[in-house]
Amino acid sequence: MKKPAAGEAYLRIWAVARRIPRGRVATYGQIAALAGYPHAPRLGGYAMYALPPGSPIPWHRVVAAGGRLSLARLDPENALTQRLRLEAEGVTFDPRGRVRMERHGWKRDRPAATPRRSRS
DNA sequence: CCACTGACGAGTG
DNA sequence: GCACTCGCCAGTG
Repeated sequence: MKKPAAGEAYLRIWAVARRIPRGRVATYGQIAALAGYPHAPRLGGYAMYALPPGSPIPWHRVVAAGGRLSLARLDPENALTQRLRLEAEGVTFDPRGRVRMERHGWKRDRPAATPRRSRS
């Protein structure tokens, strides 16, 4: 088999997203990092955007940092589906509509403040 | 090959 | 808390 020219990065990220336990959520940066791209959180979102219809990937378990549903910005209707699915799995939300990562975070290890380059 | 894009993340103002 | 900027990197035209 030829190696899939397009989406090698996607496949890795999708594979990770698929491993998210039911009832828990992971962030885009999280799945990207687990897929081998610790410094490419955008790939997480990009990969989700490129998800083919009917894929077995539980994309609804992937949220933005802080448990926010960034999808709402693009497809509010689809975002509602995401929320309903999560609630159906027992995920709770804050009054503001954010997932309680303290309770449902897949791996809540927070790599203490990304050591970013000084911009000063 | 070059330019632009983007379901992000974190910092600064 | 909101708006803007930079970084990071694969995919697409």
